[in-house]
Amino acid sequence: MEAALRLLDQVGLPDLTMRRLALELDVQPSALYWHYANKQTLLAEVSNAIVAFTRPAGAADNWQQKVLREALNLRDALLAFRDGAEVVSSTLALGLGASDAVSRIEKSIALTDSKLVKAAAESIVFLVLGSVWHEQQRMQANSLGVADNLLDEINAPARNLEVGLELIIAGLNEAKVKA
Amino acid sequence: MEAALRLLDQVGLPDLTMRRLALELDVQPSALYWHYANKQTLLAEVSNAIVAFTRPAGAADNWQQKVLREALNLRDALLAFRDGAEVVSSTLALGLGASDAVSRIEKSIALTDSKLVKAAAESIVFLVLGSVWHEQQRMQANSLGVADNLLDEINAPARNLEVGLELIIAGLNEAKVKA
DNA sequence: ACCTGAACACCGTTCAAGT
DNA sequence: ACCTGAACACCGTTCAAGT
Repeated sequence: MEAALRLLDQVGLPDLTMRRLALELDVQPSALYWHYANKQTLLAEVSNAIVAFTRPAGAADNWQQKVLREALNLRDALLAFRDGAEVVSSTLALGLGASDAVSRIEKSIALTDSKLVKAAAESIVFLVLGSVWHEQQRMQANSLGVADNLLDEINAPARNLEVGLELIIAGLNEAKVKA
Repeated sequence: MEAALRLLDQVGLPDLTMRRLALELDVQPSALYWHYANKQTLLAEVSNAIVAFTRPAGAADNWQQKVLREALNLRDALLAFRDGAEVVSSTLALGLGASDAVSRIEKSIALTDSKLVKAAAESIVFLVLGSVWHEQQRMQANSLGVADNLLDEINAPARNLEVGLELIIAGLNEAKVKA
């Protein structure tokens, strides 16, 4: 798994193949199947490792600020590995892992309506994943010599994400007022 | 492209291969490369077709309601094709299409701050894509005989999505009050 | 303009057999 | 317990050549 995470960061998801990983480990491809049932299972563990890389959000003035920080720390963890967001998105969609990402956000929302909290946490994670996935693809495209667009748009994904997060948090805040 | 969309709905994304598509069209695989530069380009057009399937949201009492309806209509379009959300997610991430989804939502948000509107629309699309992707994988897993869980959880994705959307809309509403 | 034939350089996975 | 060897059943893509 550690070798897989390293290889992912070096060559990207499309080139992270079982055969190439075996080569890296000086082993036959078939040997990997003693340790993992299949590639998806391996990727699920890689995904969990990426999410676990999320740095803890220290103390905050209020839970609204803590939720925002927790989400941005998840963003940083995804950005720390090439194609991190795509790997975690797939794993989460398949229901094979990455659920720690949701539960961390969930815990930081200090409201009592547990269904609301769960839905909000899931929404926040989808938002972060979508934003970073988009951003990582764009980074790669630009590094491959595709003429980068207006300088104005370089930090756009980060700002857009923060706006989206703040909208959700503002919505939660109003729900709190109502209750 | 029409054949590809049909095949996607029949066999799912993992089995939508160029070779299988060629078989369906009674043609050699290489023939497809006269019409499309590569598989991604073809998938981008499939993705656009799925998004174009979104039914128009008629008149509404207010823009808040219209935004909600537009998002749920996008949801329905994605659900209308097997693995629809995954296909559109990838295409959008790669920046190869599906941008109509964002601009439709954008137009339905009747606020003047264009940066805010854009960020909100993008957030809503990420939310819908993440939710439906998750839901479609779960549908497939269940249909493959994986013991389906508590009946309570069957409609959970749909409700969670609506909650998330309402939080964003509530946030937008407050932004409007401030302005 | 559109397609075939043939090839290139790969994939994930299984499974008997080895140590 | 862990790995090799060999195979199975595939992939996406290119490109000369055909009509």
